[in-house]
Amino acid sequence: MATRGHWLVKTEPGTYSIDDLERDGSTPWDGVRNYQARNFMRDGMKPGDRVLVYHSNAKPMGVYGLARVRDEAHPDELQFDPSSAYYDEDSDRDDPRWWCVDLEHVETFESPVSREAMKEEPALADMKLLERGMRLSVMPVEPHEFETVLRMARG
DNA sequence: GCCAACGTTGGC
DNA sequence: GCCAACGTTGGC
Repeated sequence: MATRGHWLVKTEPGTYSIDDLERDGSTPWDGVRNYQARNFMRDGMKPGDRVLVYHSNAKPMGVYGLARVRDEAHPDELQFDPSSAYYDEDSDRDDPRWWCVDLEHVETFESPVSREAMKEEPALADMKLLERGMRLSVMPVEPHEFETVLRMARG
């Protein structure tokens, strides 16, 4: 049995928040238009993998909850929708450029684990999310970092 | 509001 | 193929 992956996704709560995910139950994590992030979703994420949900441009910034990967990656439908901001006229139905997974809500934390608190936590000193200039919106998380964030969320 | 860090685009 | 210009992300 392969070890499950651990991930983090960023979202701007004004666009789509953990509360939206809780309301929806699950959602395609679409609109991601970065090849590295796409590759993590398409090639890295497996059903059952757990995902930290991070709010950027929020007060406070931080991890607000937990989700789970529901399926293997599938083509992001928005790339075929001319009315979408994520429409990609160069993408071909037979060879789609953009892929996403569906994420399922697991838990909304009672109080978020703030970026500030994470930066003060020695166990998270090497966490990619906290690196300066890190813009990637889908990234792997080390298992011990993942568990540290969960422990912080649960006090 | 500012700006550093990147990714993408397009001229050459 | 190089690289300058531009646009976006996202922390501060």
